Amino acid sequence: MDVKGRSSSGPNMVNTEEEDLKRGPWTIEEDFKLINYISIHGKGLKRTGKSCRLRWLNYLRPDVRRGNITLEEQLLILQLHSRWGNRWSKIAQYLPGRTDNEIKNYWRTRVQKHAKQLKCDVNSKEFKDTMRYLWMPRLVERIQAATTTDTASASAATTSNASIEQMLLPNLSYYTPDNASTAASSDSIGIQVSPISDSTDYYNDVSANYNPNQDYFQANHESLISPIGSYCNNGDGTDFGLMELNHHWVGDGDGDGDGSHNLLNAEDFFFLQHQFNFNM
DNA sequence: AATAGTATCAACCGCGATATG
DNA sequence: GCATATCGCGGTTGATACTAT
Repeated sequence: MDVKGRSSSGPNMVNTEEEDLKRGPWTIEEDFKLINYISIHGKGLKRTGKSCRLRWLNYLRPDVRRGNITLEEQLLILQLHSRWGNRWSKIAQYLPGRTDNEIKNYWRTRVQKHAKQLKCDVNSKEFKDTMRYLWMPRLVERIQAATTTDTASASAATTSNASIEQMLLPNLSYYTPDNASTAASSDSIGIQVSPISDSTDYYNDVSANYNPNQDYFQANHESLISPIGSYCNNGDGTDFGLMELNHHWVGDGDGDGDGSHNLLNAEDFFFLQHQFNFNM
């Protein structure tokens, strides 16, 4: 819900995701209810309404999803952030059960961490290119691989590069908070698995100096890796491809081997390392 | 086993937008 | 039109867990 654009469903009513909230003056009946509640339960928690609300929204709500951010969710976050920037609540609308806080934390602790390790600013063109042309396609490959493995016996032949979009779009249509009639609106999204830049990209809008040359990445096969080798060199003779092999680049640290915490798993790492060396 | 360093995430804070009297 | 209350957002902080030495 966008509070700035609150819609009313009746007099003094505010439409929220879960319910209609009443606003305006308190009635005598409501006063009695409150008095009765306090007399039974006491003043209770000594928490502000704001704190209670936050606790409910971020933790107690029955539909809050917990656990690792999945590959599909990671891809969505990267996609949506590239379009909308730090509009966490808007991004969260497309990840059911995930809170804006959780997505924000994911971005800060995982994505920004990687940018830092690459000696890149998370808002730099270099890092965005790395995400767009490298990590996101790799995430798609991993999602595809996982899906292919899961469904190998049933539908191995149905999964191809061309079907990735189809694989994800049904999910997105579910994720989309707006109904189908708004699918073509400016707020609706279609997952973009192509490494080709989105012309409506948020960053293109806000970065006056960013004049993307999309043909560069299309025409130059090696350019898929070029952003890494050319941009994210930390300048001291080592490059990201050679760094942190025994640290958090490989494995997700939770011991389950799913790599769910990291943008790059071991496979990605050696892929990048190979490509980087190839381009040296 | 103890300590230091790092990662994670829930909670807090301040702000702007909006509703209401 | 103004003052006040409320809401929700995004940035930041602090407690805790985890890992390395």
